[in-house]
Amino acid sequence: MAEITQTQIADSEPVAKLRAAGLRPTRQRIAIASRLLRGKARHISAEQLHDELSAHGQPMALATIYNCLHQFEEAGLLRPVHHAGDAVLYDTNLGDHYHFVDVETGTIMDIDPGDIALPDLLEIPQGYEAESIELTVRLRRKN
Amino acid sequence: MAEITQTQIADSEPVAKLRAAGLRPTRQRIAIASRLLRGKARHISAEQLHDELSAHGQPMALATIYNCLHQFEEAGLLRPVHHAGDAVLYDTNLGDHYHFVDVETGTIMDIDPGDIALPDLLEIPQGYEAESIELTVRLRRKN
DNA sequence: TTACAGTTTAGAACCATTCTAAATTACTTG
DNA sequence: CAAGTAATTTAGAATGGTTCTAAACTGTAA
Repeated sequence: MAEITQTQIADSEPVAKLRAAGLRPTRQRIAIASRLLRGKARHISAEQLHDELSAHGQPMALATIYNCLHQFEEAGLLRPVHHAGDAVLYDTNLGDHYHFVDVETGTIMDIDPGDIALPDLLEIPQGYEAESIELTVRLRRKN
Repeated sequence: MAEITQTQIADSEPVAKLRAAGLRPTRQRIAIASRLLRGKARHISAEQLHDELSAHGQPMALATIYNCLHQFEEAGLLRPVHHAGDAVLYDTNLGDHYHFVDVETGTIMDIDPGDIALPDLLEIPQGYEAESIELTVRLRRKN
C-alpha cells in the first residue's frame, strides 16, 4: 500500500516544474515558483516580487530573486519584458509579448495575440531565427 | 543688395531645425544636430555620441548629451529605442520602430515598416491614443 | 553520514542616467 | 554696443536597477 511520504507531499506542482527544468527545488525557488508559475499571468519586477515574498513570510535576498528569475527565464518558465519602464518585468505569460503600456501610470495591459499575426508577417533575415518578439504600444490618456 | 552676414552663414540646416523646434542653437546642440539630424539614419547611445563628438573635436559634458537628446526627443526630432540592450538608443529614423536585434552582438537592423501594417492591426483601448509603437524581434544566429 | 557541488546571502560594485548648484552663454533691451 | 537675465552647460555627486564577490549554507549522491 502506498503511504504518504514526506517526499510525496513536497512533490507539488511547482517542485515538479523545477525538477523538470533541472533546477534543485530549494526553499527559495519553490516560493517563487509557487507564486509565479501558477494562477493568473502577471507582470512583476524583481523588487516587487521581493516585497511580496517578504510580506508573506518568505523573505530572501534580492540577489536570489534575480538569480532565480534568470534561471526561470533560461528554463523557459518566464519571459522578460524589457521596455515597459525602468525595471525589467517578468511575465508569467509565455509566448510572445504584445503589451499596451500606460506611459503615465506604467500599467500594463496584454494585447490578445490572436489580434495580431505578427510572426507570419515578419520575414526573418537569412541565417537567423527569432528568439523572441516584443511589441509595446505606449499609450497616453486622451484628455 | 543682400550681403552675406554672420547670421546667414550660421543659418545652416541644423540651426534651422533647432530654431523650428524652439531650441536655442547653442554650440553643443548644433554639433549634435549636425551629426544626427542629417545623413543616414542611425541608432546611437548617449555614451557613443559623447565619444564620437570628443573624437571630432567637439567635447561636451555627458549631461549635456542627455539633456539634448531628451529635448530633441520631445521636439520630435529623435525617437528612443528602449529594449535593444542596456542603454537607450536614439534613432534618427522617425516613425515607429521595427527592429531586428542580434542578441549576441547587439547589432540593430531596421525592419522595413512597409512590411508590416501594425497600426492598422491594433485596436487602441478606449480613451487612449498610441504615443509610440515599438517592435523588437530578437534574433539568434542559427548554428 | 559525509562530502561536494550547487545555492543563497549581505554587501560592495557597477553603470546608465539624473540631479545639483555654480559658471557660462545666447539673446533682449536700453 | 553694453548690460541684464533667462536659458544652457558643466563637473561631480547622487540614484537606482542590476550584477558581482566571496563566504556560509543546503540538497543530494554515495
